[in-house]
Amino acid sequence: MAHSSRTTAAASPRPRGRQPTFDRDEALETALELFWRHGYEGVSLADLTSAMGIAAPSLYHAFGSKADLYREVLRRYGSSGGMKADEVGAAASSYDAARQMLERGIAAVTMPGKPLGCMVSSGMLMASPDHAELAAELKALRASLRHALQKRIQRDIDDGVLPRATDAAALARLVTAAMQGISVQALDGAKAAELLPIVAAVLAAWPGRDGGKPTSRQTRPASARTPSHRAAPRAR
Amino acid sequence: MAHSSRTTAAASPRPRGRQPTFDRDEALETALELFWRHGYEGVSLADLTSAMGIAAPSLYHAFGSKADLYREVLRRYGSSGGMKADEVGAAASSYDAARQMLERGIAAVTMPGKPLGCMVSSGMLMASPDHAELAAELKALRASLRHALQKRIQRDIDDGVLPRATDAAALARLVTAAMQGISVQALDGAKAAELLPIVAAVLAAWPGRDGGKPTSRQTRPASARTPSHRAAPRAR
DNA sequence: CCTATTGTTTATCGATCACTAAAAAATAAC
DNA sequence: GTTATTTTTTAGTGATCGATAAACAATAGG
Repeated sequence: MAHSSRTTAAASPRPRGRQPTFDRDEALETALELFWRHGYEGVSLADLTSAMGIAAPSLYHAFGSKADLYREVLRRYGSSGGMKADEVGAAASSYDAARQMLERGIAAVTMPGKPLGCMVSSGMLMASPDHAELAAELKALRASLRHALQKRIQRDIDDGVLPRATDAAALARLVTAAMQGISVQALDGAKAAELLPIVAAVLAAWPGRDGGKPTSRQTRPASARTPSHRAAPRAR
Repeated sequence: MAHSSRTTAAASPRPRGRQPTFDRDEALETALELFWRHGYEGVSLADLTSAMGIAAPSLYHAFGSKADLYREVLRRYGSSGGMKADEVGAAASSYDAARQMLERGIAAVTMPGKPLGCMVSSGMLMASPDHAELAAELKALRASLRHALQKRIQRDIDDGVLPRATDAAALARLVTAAMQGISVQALDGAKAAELLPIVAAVLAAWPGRDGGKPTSRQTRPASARTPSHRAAPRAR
């Protein structure tokens, strides 16, 4: 870690030496766009420096290494529309957490003008052993999101919102797997409107309506009661 | 295409020149293992030749190029447990096609002794522009599987097995997205038993029971009626 | 001014990338 | 044995990989 951190706010009095000629945030945004679109192994340092308009030593001085740059890009990407772990925990219900994760996820992986897919859901799934450490960090990121949802579900179970027999781990896997599949479909060109029915189908599997105790507090959109791919029931 | 093809069967009378010192099938199997585990960009030619125990010119003589080798590996991978497009079309029902795709898919992405995940579902999702052509071929492979399922669903709709209002495209997307998410989860270490509940949840979304006309011909396992993550209904 | 500090430019580094030309080795046909 | 054919071995190709040493430029503090 050789470069100085500028994380402290409150109007720095001005650095000592020469002024940087490039905007660090813009450079990060450029790196984000490249890594997002082509993956870690699909982007070379020459790609990065030429897109940023800087030379290699400047990049290394500012970011440390390609892997460190990717890590910083990942943190920046965290605030790109997708749901974060703490937001999952703060959701009004596990159902809402799942719905938001999927709906906001679809919006995030199909944003016009941005690369398709999700950096986390589809990032570094297969990689050279040389980058195993970075791949493990992404894997941990995916696991943390899944665990956050699982914990939120478990809380609903403990609170009696969901049936005691609910399998929190399985339910969390269902939702995160759906999100990951949605990312792949987006990468393959699916539009948001084509992906939304997936949300309805997944949410329709949510327990609590049949065997659960209370159901009053929950807010279920009509789309979850009657998934768009399913015909309206004639009788029940 | 400089190398001779040995595709014709029926006991070749013996080739003319020097005998190959390595088994072509074994070499392909080795390449499969490497590409499957690390992806196209994660495997170098040095990795391949050293694992195969041959020199680079032998590899190029036998397979043409790295990309061509990958293509041949992909064809070989096709018969690795996962469901193929023609099998989807030949299924007894679209429901069975979906169930088989997911169940056999889970088995395929969690095979002991084999690399985790699915080469097609999780392969080349992000890649360098240099490999865009190969990535497009994989994308087309994913699309063909999805279209095969969509066509099978549409046939059930036309035959009156599924309700007229069924959205075949959305339903096919649901299943293939689930499969792709399952592949990611497997790559992240999920066991088959942890993934099976996803199948039940997806199949539970299958139309035909409520609004569809006939339901007698369909075979629904108990797991689809009561997904394992959902509590058994007390009343209905 | 001088010194210290910071970021730049220039010119690489050795390693690895996918790939190949050329010669040698091994076999079959004759 | 000679020739033709095929595959191997040897020894590389130029390009690109991620990363850096060293010198230069630009700023602030004294």
